[in-house]
Amino acid sequence: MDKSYIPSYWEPIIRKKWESEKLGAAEMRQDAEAFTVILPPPNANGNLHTGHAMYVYEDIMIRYARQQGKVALWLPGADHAGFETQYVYEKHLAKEGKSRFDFDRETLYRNIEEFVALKKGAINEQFRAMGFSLDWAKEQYTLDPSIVAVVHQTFKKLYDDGLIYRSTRLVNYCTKDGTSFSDLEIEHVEREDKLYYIKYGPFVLATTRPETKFGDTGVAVHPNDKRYAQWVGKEITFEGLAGPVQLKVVADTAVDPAFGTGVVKITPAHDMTDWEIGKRHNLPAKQVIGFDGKLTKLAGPYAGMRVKAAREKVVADMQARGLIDHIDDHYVHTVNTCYKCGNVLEPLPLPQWYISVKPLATRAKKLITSGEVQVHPKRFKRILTRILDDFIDWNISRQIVWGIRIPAFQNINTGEWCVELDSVKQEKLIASGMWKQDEDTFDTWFSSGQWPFATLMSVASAKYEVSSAQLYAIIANTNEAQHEENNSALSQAYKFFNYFYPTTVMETGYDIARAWVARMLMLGVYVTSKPPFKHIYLHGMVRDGKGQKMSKSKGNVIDPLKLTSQYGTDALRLALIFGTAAGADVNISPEKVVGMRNFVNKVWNIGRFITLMTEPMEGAPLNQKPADAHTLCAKMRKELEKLSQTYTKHMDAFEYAHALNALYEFIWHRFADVYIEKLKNDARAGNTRVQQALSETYTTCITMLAPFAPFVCEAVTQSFPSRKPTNQ
RNA sequence: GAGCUCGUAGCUCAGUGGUAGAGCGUUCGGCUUACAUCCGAAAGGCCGGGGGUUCAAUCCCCUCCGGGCUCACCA
Repeated sequence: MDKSYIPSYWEPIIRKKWESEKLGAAEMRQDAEAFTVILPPPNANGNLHTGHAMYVYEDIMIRYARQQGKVALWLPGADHAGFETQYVYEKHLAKEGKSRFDFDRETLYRNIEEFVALKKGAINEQFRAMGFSLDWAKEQYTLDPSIVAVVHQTFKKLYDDGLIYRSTRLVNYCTKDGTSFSDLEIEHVEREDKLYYIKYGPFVLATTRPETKFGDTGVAVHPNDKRYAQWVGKEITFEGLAGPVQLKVVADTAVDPAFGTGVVKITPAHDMTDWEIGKRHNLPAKQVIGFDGKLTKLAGPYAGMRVKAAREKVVADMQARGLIDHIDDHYVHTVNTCYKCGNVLEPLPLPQWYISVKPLATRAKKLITSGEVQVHPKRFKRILTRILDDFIDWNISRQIVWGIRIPAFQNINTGEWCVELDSVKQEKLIASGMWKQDEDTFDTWFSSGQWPFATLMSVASAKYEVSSAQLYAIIANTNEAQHEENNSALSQAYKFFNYFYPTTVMETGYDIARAWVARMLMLGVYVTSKPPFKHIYLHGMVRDGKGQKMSKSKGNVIDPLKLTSQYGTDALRLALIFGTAAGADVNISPEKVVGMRNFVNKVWNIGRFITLMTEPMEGAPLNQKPADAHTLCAKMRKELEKLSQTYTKHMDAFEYAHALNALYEFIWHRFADVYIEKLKNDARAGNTRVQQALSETYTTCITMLAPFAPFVCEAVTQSFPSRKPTNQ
């Protein structure tokens, strides 16, 4: 045995061993309880970053469950990450001087598919390097046909239940990326703009967007505002930049009389509030900004200009005519921007598919409040219930090609919609020339929101060779009695599904509690009538050694693989857990990893001593009285027993940092520093009772440490042929 | 504007209603046949300010100051 633990030597050997013995493979066993964790699927096009390393929590859970004799399934997968990936691909296209408009839909899709295929799987290698004991044979991908089938079924079910509706309303649309977003994907950015006080017929009113005036169909004031009471209900007419303007004056409580002059121009087609006000007062919506970000024909002389240029021109022209009262140059407000490209999002009227979230959210919330789904750490319980309370209807349409196309068809003549999943019937619809499939794809979160049950349905249907759609039908209309006695492949698959579902723990970062966890709860309980998971464990964000967010521009990004190649995977794994509070952000610095590397080495060297102590030694040192040694051994065993209880208590309560802390303290500062030091001479001198006590204590420690630092524990085990493996 | 969260040793952070802890760093002494990626010892904190509850508060409550995060349709 080497004097120090050499990760670069051991890790490849151990990884190979785990792979050949299929460590992660989980098969249904009726005599054992299942412990299921679904890996949050990384972007198929992505690379491992330090955030992914936090999934080490899941590996710890899984390895611990495995030690307890449970059937521990950790199911890997990848997400096609619709918009994210198409965005990256378009940037790649731009480098070649091309754009998405150079291709038809099918070609573009195929190209992106190939683009992703090049990278897909890279991250799996990196997960393996982290020692993650996933069940690789069961890996799923959001675009696998069996998953797509499930996603389609859910859309249909929602549609049939009246929970999907199509509605034209203002969506936040990125004219650069050419798609709308859900409310959760919007980035609110505070910035300073100009607030223009413009003369508008008899009024002066404040606006940040004079260029939208061509879409104005009304003017609003507060109902109690005496200054303008005489105007309410009347029509005003005046000469505008693009011809005569006729506007209705309405009274609406949405107007803040204290803001500006207390008068607001109403542009229903380009402002969320105005859209609502317009609906209340029957004001028509006139779209003056197109989906290309340019003004439409309705803008008269300004048609074809981009928003920003149009604004400048309009202001200049108004100034020339004396229509600008004054300008506030330092008006601070928030604008909605595209979270990806930073472009200001344009509220535009567009028909989209929406999910009526309320009934789903209400059910999901009950899971949390009733405690049927446990949230760790506790403070996230309130956060999740609030999230579910505040959910608004979810726009699931995206105007991109990279994703699951929405299986909805529209009659060209009547405008009527239908949802059809059967491919033969779909073809018939198309062939009739009367129906056209919606061009849009689903929001990525619509598919990943179904991940826990979709993956397990897919795995079960593949294993028993039934269609996932068939299995879906049974699960979605649960009728357990009917399938219990039956031995058909379908009911086998159904049993398999129910063995692993509901999954045990959903472990992920708190940053996606809203976008992902809440939606999984909603869709999971809606489809399966069961919660998708029994526990939610949310971990914090990984930051650099000073607590700063890692970013390329700051140059403080820490590549986890660099750390592992330098200090060993175990060291990184431990560094992510050690001395952290559950759910709190973790600062990772090379210094911390070094400290853990040293601990790993200590563990190795204790092992070395345990092997060497039985070898005869020349000039054996004096030993103490056997009785004293045995008293010490008894004391050590007692302490170990106490540690074992503490450890178990913490592990079962998801308090991994506490469990590790107790282990660290005992292994290093009690076992090594006190007991081995005091007993080493006796062991060396051949006291077999002492040797046995030390050896047993060590084995127990290694077993407890194995979920956290599996590599060194395995290495040490292999270097002791007599000791039982610890990673089963 | 609202919510959440943090403020503890030089740095990064754990922690508990009852005399303060870890890792790294620092100082001193040790190349002791498991380990110098080590061992032994030490220095270093009115646990952000103020008030309250309590026999007792770093921990509970209020308030202020200072960070961070998230949410929010004020034109």
